[in-house]
Amino acid sequence: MTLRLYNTLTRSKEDFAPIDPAAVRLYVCGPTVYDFAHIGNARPVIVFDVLFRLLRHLYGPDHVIYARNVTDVDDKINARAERDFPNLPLNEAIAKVTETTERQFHEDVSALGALPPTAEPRATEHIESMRALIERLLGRGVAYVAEDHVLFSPSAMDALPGAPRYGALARRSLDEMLAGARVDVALYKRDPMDFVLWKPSKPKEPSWPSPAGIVSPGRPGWHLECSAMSMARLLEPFGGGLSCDDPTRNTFDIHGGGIDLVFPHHENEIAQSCCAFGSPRMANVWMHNGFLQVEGEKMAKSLGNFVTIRDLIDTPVFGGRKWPGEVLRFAMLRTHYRQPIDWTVRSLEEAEATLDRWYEAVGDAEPAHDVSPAVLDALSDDLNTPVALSELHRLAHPAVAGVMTVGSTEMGQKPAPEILKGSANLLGLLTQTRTGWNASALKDAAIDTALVESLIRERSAARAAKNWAESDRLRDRLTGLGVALKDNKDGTTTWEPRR
RNA sequence: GGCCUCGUGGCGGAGUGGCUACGCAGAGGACUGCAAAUCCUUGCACCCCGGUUCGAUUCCGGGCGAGGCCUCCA
Repeated sequence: MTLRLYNTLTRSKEDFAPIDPAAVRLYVCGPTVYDFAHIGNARPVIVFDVLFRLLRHLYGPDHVIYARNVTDVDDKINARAERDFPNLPLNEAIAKVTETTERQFHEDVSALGALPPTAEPRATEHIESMRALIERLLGRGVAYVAEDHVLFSPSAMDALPGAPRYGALARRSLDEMLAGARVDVALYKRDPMDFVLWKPSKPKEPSWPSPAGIVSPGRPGWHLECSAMSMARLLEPFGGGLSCDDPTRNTFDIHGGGIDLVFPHHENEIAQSCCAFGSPRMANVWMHNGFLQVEGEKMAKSLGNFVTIRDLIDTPVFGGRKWPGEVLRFAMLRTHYRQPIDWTVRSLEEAEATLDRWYEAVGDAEPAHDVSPAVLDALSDDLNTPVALSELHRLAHPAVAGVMTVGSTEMGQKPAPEILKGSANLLGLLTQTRTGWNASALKDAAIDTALVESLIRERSAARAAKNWAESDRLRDRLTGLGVALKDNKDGTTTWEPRR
């Protein structure tokens, strides 16, 4: 079975062939840690977590390297630190902001069921690499120093033999970009399209020794951080990097992020990395997730529909209630990752109802190692999660609940609940037991178990006496407590929290 | 203004040059003291106009509509 992925570079689905199947390398742009992550930020986290899980399944869990950076050097962080901690020295205030926000981010994405990446480089840990990259770019004549800034020159890049054309990813020419430019151009730029690799810091701001040619200390530009961190984590450990002249060692497999990052961020990453290494490609495959809207509108603080992951999980602000992280993940995967998604209460309700049914079907089964071939096929077709979910629906159906054949006959037969669970696990779903899933609903609803069970006993007695009025009254009372009853065929009554 | 995506049944959402997506909701039935849950059955679609084709929702062109980027926003 071949994995096919849509490559933004070629605007088409391609067969994926890793550079080294024993070390498949994936880089995804992570958060800038200055505030709670919003639900739009959760989309790439979940989408590329599914890709990570799929790659681990296909190539082996020890053969996939997934780096997701933490941007902890950024003007927005500085502004936040000054605002929130005006009485602290700026460096301490910044540390507070970045450490707190990073911890919150990890809590949030963990609640979404995302596996930890194999590497989470912080920008502050890789300043040396950034400075080294800048000096290489200066040496190649594609960057220049102006008023204590270092700027990258796309037009110089286009004159550099072997480098890709600037704009190839975004499919835009320099002329088109100039025609569309609406920004004021800083005076120190030679050309409007030039972008910052390094800039001077004001006295109290975080700063590091600048590249050769600049006396005052400074800090890196955002685009450069990703080039440096991908180099440090995905190239250097595998024989690539600045000391390596072999362009083929300076390409990794997959680079992901939100579609809004295509230009300028990813275009600039490519420019920096390819010019520094003399390689034709920074990454072989570029993957971009689509945008998210909330109830049909663009999410914006000004529209009052800005919703963070933390809001959804911990406070009753969206639809008037809290939502389990797994419901958020399910709702996210109902739409193909490249399509725009509309984030609605109704979608979350449907996701939760489906999970209820599926947990009912899997019970407390252990996941099988084998997964449904149809699920694997769907995911292997450019992460077609909607089709994978439809196959999970089929597996959850009682008609297939007995035993089923997995793939070829030699793989044998497995109980469907185990296959359902194992297959759903590939999407990061059904990762708890039914007991655990129901317990979380119980906790949210604060149900008094002892009271519920005593009421059920009373009702059973009333039913035995054919006192239907009393029986129905008790059922209504239990419903009011958030309990759903089931009168089973064998005469017993069981209950579950009513979500 | 430039560049780029997208437009499927009541809703969500895949996919395809001719053949059932799937889920939710709706309708009918089974089960039930009545329900709930569950199961069975079932109606409903491919923005508009041209073109290519034996045949287009699927390909091409135009129109209309929605969204994204061009502002270190996933």
